Amino acid sequence: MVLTAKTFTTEFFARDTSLVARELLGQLLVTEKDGRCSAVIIETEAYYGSRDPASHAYRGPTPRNRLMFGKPGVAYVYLCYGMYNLFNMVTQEKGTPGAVLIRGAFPVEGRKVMEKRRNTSGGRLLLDGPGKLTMAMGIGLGDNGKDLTSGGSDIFLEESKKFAGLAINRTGRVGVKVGQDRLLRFYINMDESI
DNA sequence: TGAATGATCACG
DNA sequence: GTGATCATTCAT
Repeated sequence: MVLTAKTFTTEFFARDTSLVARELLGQLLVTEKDGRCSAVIIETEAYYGSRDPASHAYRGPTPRNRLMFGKPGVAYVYLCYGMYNLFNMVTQEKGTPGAVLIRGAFPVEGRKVMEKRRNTSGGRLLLDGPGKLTMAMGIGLGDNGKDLTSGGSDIFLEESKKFAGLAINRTGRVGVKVGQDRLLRFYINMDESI
């Protein structure tokens, strides 16, 4: 039993989505499914609600997006393009929709398992996309709704200061046609830490 | 640049 | 019920 770092409480997620998206950069995402796999989060995107046309929550709650309106710190996983599972963490206070899409990470532990799941030996390209990341770490629709803060989940975060202090870059979000006026994609360049 | 691939949601 | 639309990835 691994304890979730006390940093990543419900209160951590119950804040502004962009702030959470930035603070997740450099932290360790862990899954314990077929052994322990972990990776440093290097790319995130923030999604809001009724003011954000690119968000699933833009038009109000639906069966799929209802978790975005619920308890912060919960996993929101959905099927994209009929093929790929995309992994989000719910943000903002309950009742206010928000989520952070985890778009990219750098592999740390469980590389062999992740390469097998992806059927590749991709090196640093193993987790460099939201669909690749879920595939490598074994995250699927069955994880939708899991509380990442409770400590009893097989998906959780661990605090890492290894890449603290890196500059946070921001751009428009990838793969969306609307809402490009807002720079809600955040990423760090780990090469700068060497 | 386009194919693969299937759930979702706005229609009415 | 129907059809356009995808928070993607990979091969051409």
